[in-house]
Amino acid sequence: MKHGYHHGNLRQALVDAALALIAERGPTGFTLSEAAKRADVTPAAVYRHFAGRDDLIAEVARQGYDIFAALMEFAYDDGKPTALAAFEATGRAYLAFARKYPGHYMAMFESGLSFNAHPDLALVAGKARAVLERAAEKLSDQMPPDRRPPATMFSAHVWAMSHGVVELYMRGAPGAKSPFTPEDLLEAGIGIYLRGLGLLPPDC
Amino acid sequence: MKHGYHHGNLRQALVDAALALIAERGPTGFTLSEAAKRADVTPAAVYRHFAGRDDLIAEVARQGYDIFAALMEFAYDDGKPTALAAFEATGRAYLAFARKYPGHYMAMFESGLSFNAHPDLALVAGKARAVLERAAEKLSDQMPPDRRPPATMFSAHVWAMSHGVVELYMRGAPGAKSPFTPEDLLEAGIGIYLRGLGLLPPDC
DNA sequence: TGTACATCAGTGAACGCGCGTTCACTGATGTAC
DNA sequence: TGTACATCAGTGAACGCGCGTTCACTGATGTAC
Repeated sequence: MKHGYHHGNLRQALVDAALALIAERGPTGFTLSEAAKRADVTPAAVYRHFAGRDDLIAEVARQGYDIFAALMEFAYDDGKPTALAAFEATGRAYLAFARKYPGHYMAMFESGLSFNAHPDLALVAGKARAVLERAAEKLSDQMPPDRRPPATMFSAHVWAMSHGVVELYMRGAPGAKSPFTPEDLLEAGIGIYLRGLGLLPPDC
Repeated sequence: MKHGYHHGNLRQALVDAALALIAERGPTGFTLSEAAKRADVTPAAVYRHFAGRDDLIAEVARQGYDIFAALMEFAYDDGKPTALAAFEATGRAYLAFARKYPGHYMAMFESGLSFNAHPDLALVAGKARAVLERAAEKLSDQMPPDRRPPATMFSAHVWAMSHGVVELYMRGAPGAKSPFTPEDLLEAGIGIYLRGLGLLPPDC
């Protein structure tokens, strides 16, 4: 296992260490030095693989967006079996991602790193967003064209509610304790919302 | 203006400096030393008024919850003119608060400070939450009792969507650019949601 | 297979910095007489 | 009104710490002959 002097795959080991640290302490509590320590390596060694602290966080976020986009794509499954069911599946997938990959999630949405400074990040993030908007678009086709809201808008609504549920109810968050699991909360919320769009029967 | 050796109201001046700093750099980018510098005072002077860094942030959050609760109370206006209109007003007030008091908002929801360590904070936060839940409860009375969701649940839905809109669309946030203002986005989202609950006519 | 050598991943010491916190102090303020 | 004194808000120097980053180096690895 020990490769001795050379590590073998230090780059990914550093990313993994960063992930664990970010999940534990948040993106700003993360330090390059401690990530290095966890990978059994001198802080200076990090600079063989990354331009610096920010670059390491950015790589974590980049990998996060990759996983996120893939997960969403998989959950959406090209709109099968129905546009509606597929849309709801992306909602569940969002929460599942936040739960399973907290380090990635925080690096992506809570690290405050600039998309201007990391154009590659903007690219892969856009790809992820595109999946959600495609799902919304397809669902939007089922509504009477005269009164349906723009697909980007209700994609934004669902994303906002999902993110809000993660931040307020999935973390041990301030003052927003709730007797419901985040999963139930989001599922019910999206259900009510879709009913409001006339995509679900008014009873059920 | 200059009181010379004695400051006059250093305690609040420190809170104000902290507010500005937190709004600029986030709660974790905030430092006690710089807050002191902005109040034209030695870092050591802070300890005459606060137990330390955390205590200062907690005070900022506490004042935030006070303002927040008052604003919500005012917007709700005891359910006038109608339970529905009052409920929608609290949604708008939420966003207005986040926009007008970004430092408070971040200290409250993004600083990650523990409610166990600051029981007084939990108290005042609970008071704020209670306003929203009361509004939801009153609205809930208008629904057929057999199929209405618990009031705490749809209060949570609206809170989650509001928070999500703030985090994703009101800050310069990652990958979630949108052609709509946060205000329009939230207003439309809550509207659709309430329609889903049968509280608004299906057209309009 | 064995030797010489280039590559380059990781070392270890050092740097300057700003942080939160402590401490003995000082001097402005306000009160008692 | 004037003087003596207690209070206590703020000073300034110092602390130990961990941070991100740099640098000359070393020694393991892999290739050429």
